[in-house]
Amino acid sequence: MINQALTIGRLASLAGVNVETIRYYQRRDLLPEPKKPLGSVRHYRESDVSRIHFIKSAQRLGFTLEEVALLLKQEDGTHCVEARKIAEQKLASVREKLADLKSIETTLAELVNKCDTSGGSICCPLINSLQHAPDPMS
Amino acid sequence: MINQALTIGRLASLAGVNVETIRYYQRRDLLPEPKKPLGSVRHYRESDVSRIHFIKSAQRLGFTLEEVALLLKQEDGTHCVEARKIAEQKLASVREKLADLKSIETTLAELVNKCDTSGGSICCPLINSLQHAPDPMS
DNA sequence: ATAAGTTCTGTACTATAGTACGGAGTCAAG
DNA sequence: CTTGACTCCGTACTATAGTACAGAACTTAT
Repeated sequence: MINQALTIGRLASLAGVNVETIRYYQRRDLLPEPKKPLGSVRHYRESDVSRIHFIKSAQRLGFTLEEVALLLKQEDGTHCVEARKIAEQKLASVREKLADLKSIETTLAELVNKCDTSGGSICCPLINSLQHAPDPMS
Repeated sequence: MINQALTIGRLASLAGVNVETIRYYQRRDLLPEPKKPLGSVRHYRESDVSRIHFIKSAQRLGFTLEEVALLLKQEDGTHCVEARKIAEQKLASVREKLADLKSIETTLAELVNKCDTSGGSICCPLINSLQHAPDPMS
């Protein structure tokens, strides 16, 4: 090739994922599979790197690949209202998760602190509290 | 039975999980399996309800059952230092998740807002931004 | 030009977290 | 004292998100 073409392997290492993961995303229609020039290998675009990054970010926040697919499907620009709906739903769920995490953070911080100030001698109550504390999530 | 004994089915509905899930947690040593009185059925304690709630809370925050098991294993009270270490690790990871979520929340809120004020006509840029935005997680 | 490294394709396997099911035993209500 | 619901136990199946691998084709470095 003329100049370092973006093959699947290069795309994978640029995006920080496994080659097999890219193929998997293609099977799941999360990533377009470029046409294969007969008797050659596929070439990818820079934007595929961004897309993989986007997928990975969304996943880290607990969104499933199916949800990511929904969002990405709006890409053609003909479903603005739906795209906004999905974004709003995601915002709401992100805010829920934030609230949950904050309450857990408080609980954990308190317990670790209690443990610290007692020199470790009341660590067992730590575990106890975790088990008997009202569920901050339900 | 004398008075509404806590059988596995009742425990399940009290805790809001499937009976099979309880058996599964027992197999994974997340929940003790009470001895079975010969020729009868197992009886559970109130505290098992709390424990299931605890497991479910932890899971909702992205902790795996293996991590939950680690924490619960300290219950005997003889591993205070380890319990504290685990709690501190969890606190750190909770704080990371919090930061990630906050940055995503900002991004999403901005995008939805942009979309709102333009009456939906620039929703496609919403999707575009999501795809080309720097990954807030990496 | 030949060997080593990639890509391609399809299929199979893995881990996590359950869920479902069959058949036998047990309980509780009429 | 029987009938229907629940429990027990083991095994098998499901979904999600990949990973691994075999064998052939293609590319690249020497």
